[in-house]
Amino acid sequence: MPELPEVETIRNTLKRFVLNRTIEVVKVYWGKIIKKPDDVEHFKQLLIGQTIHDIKRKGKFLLFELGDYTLISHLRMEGKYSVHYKDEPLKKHTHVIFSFTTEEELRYNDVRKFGTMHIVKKGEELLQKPLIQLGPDPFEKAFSAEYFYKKLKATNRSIKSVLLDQTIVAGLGNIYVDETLFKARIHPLKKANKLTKKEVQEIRKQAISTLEEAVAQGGTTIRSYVNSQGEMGMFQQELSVYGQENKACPTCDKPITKMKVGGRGTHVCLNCQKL
DNA sequence: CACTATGTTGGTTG
DNA sequence: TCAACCAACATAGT
Repeated sequence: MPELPEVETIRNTLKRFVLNRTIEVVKVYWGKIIKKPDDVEHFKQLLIGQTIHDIKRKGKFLLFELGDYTLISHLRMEGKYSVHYKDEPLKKHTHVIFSFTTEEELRYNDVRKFGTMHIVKKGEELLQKPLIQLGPDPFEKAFSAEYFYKKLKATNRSIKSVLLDQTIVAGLGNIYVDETLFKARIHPLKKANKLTKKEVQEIRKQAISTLEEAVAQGGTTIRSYVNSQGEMGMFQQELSVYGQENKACPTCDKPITKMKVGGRGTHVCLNCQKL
């Protein structure tokens, strides 16, 4: 489900309901979501008594900053957070509950159970899994034109697979890669090290502006994504190619083609994006 | 009913 | 080094 704009929207909508809440009870109904510590009881015990001081984001990861630890959460395809009164009935796929000292609790819901949670000591987030190999967030200074060009020069993989690689830049997924490459007029199978400096700069610029616009629209709802208040995103109205197979290209009116790149469904205007 | 696809990523294989 | 494939899991569409 969520890429950077959706995770950022979840962060923003969630913050006002969980900041300064203290965890009193933790329930885990699907233990495989908990990756660290490996013992689920230990996971619960570390969280009890901890207060949520802030929620940050890096790429597609949410970072719940607690007093002594950071809870690092990845939503993968279908993960969702929402806050409920404790007496509200659980939804079908609620797998983890963080119950506060107030009347409310934070619930993690995940139809496909792919999501992950790690607890790490505060200050050691970047030194270990799951963030250690993560590249810069596109909104960070570290994602500079020079950095990006250097990384692309160093590989002859297709540009689409490189943009999906979270160790290069963290936050783009299938929707925003297709949209970015369309706006930059680059074919997804183009080899990264064959791109000119100008083309690389254009890809970087379009990636950042597409993500910014999607954040402003509250993310993209194609199938099931909603923010932590159950609201849909609006960016799906702005999509040029993703999910637009056989529809007219907004630039040239030729039909959008769907193909397979790196095993992922890939949407492209073959007239505007030449190989 | 069978088969495919899905906003992710980690591991294996060749 | 990299592409291809599979795995995790549930659901919707053809």
